[in-house]
Amino acid sequence: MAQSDAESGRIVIAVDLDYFFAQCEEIRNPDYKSKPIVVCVFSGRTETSGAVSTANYLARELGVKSGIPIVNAKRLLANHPEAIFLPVDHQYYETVSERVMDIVKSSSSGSPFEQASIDEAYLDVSESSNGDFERAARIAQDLKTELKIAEGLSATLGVGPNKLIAKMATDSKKPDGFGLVGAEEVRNFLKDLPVRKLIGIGPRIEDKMASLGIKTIGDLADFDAAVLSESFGRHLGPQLKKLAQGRDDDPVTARPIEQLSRIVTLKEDANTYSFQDQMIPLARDISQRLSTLGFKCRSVGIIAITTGLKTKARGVTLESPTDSYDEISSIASGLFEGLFRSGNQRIRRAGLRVSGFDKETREVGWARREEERQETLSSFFSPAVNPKGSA
DNA sequence: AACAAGGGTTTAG
DNA sequence: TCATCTAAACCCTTGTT
Repeated sequence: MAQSDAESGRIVIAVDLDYFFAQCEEIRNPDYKSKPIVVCVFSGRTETSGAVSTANYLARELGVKSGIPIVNAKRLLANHPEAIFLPVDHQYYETVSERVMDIVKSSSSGSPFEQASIDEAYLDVSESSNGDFERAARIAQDLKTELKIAEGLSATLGVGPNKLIAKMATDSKKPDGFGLVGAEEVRNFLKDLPVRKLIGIGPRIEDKMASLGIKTIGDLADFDAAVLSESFGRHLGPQLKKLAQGRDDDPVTARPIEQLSRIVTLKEDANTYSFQDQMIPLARDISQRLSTLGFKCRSVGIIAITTGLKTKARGVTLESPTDSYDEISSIASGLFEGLFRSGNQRIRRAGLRVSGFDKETREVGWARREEERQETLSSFFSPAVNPKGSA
């Protein structure tokens, strides 16, 4: 890249609501604040089947964390009869999130804003802070206070020269914290952290890194680029090294939605498409979301998780984009039939996915780009350019 | 050569 | 043993232009 973070001098604020779903439950019922709260996704197979979505810090201190089986969480809290297990109420969290995001947006009006998830957002305050980290810190602190006053929610805010560092600054100060890492401090901030703390490195990559002798982010920042490309791919290898150096030019900007999906755990494992009825609400929901967004999709796919928890996917690209429930349903049913015909599959979870969105308003532009692409290609292969052809 | 499409993996929250 | 749901980025392979 032509410009480094230091040269471009950005200042980014990361906003991360603390234990969001569980905190939403606490503000709805303040009695919960003194108890371990576990927000669960019940799959409906048995009384306790499913996983923990989020837990408050009282529960976390007792070992309950995101992703663990609900049964295990119950075991961990067996000696805590005051513990509360609640089903996720996505609707409610969404309404709280909308109000929060409005506050975040207006906290530095005019600044580029990006909602990164239901409970995370970024602000690029380079302009509004006049390039001054002190002023940025004040904007962030004021916002933190306002979220507390207006919504009763605690959040952790981070200030940094880019999204990566701002985000990692919050990670180091959770919950109810504030972190600031200036451009000159980035190297020291990162260098001794375990490589697993770098955003984008999960357990798999951590293992591979360990086998290369990479333990800290500093190790990764100095590691041989060619070996990294070889081990992690031509895109990911260089990307990870760059992130380890604290360099991130990803802009703070609204992201277009690229795909929509819904998946459910089946009432019983299936080896035929006998669960059609369970796909109806999913197709209805997806079709409805498409039309709400004004989107039509060019790709329709199915996702299946086998009893061995392997993912299987099948999909097709359509001649003309659709948002129709009937069309999505019938394509999905054909894909499921094909999946079961292709081999003996025992499926635990099944779902639908759509992608390849063309907003109607963008269809003309897309068609024109498509034409241009074809012209470019045909000229590439034309006799004048093709050495063999011109011979 | 560049890109699209299909299917799988990894990560995150 | 038990293992949710949504979405993005990336990987690899194969086919098309």
